Amino acid sequence: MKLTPTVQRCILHWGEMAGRWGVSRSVAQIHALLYLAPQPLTADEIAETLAVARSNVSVSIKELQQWDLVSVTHVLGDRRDYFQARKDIWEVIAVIMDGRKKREIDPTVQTLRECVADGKRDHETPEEVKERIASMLEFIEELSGWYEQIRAMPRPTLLKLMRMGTKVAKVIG
Amino acid sequence: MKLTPTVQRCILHWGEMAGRWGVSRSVAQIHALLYLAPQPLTADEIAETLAVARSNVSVSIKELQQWDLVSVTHVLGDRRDYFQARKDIWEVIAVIMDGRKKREIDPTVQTLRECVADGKRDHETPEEVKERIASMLEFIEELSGWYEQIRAMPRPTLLKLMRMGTKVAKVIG
DNA sequence: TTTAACTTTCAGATATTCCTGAAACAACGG
DNA sequence: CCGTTGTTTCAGGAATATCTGAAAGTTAAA
Repeated sequence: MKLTPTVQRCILHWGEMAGRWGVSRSVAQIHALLYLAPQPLTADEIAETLAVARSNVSVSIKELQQWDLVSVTHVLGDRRDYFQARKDIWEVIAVIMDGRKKREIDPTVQTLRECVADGKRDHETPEEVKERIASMLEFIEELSGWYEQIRAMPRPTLLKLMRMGTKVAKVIG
Repeated sequence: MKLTPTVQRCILHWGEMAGRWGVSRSVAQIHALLYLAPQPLTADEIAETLAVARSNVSVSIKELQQWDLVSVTHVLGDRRDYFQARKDIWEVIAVIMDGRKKREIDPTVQTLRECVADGKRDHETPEEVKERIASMLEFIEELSGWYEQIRAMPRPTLLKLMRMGTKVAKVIG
């Protein structure tokens, strides 16, 4: 499949940002391609278009499916898998953010809880330090809880909240 | 400096999460150490405590200073630099989030704007695809703008907002 | 059961990132 | 102005992460 320069640029940029977003370049490029593609693509088309190994496509797509960002469809009389990406950008971002929270925040909360628990039995560590760990845990938990509540809000409500911006301050004042 | 097991565990965990957070292991460990340490430490103490090369400490501390997470103090009659970390966890997290937004979001917004601009001149790319790029840009800009407004809110207001959780829905209904 | 089309696995090659240690550099006291 | 103490730079080595391609696995039609 031939890419237009504009699309190519998007895909390349996605690939460059991949590292910072915690996924490999291939995964990001494939996701960008499927997200932009007007119709579902086969693994072979993807490999050819992006010039990456066929096996790389398999592995990457598997990861994208685990993220629940890509799904499979089929064409009558064709055994090949046709892959398509979630098109609703709101959902895409939400899925990515959930994933990052799960991988980056939750394990830390877990560890900090254990550290705080350890602290009860530990008489070497200065109180001041234990308190610092505890307050860090508390704050992260609070942020984390807020995120979950925001996520649980219906989309129109959240949109309204976002559009209000700092004006909410007046309302909740 | 000898670390208590609880503190050691925190520091090791920080180091493990480092990769996912976009910094090197050393930077994360040094930050954790300075954050928890009751008093400022010299570069030599840090190197010895964490068993990393002295030069590594220099480079890492420089990075932490650029992030504005670590500062220098001095002791009368001692030429050495004593390093200390920001202790206010709220600020620490805010600084980190700002940095990540700057490195992970802003360049993408920039590129997407250019892609959308390119699209005007580009008659190869299907309209559907151009629209998808545009709506992605729009949504990311909206999220990004919201983040900035939230950041601009005074801390007590933000705290109140967080504690309200989904209850804001009723107020802004 | 065989064949052909498709997909996945995985060991090794490649690329990237990170860390070390030696050497250069800077600043101060004597 | 020299020696001491402290800091930084950077080339090369070590550790990770990523990608490839050949081989094995799967499935469905004949």
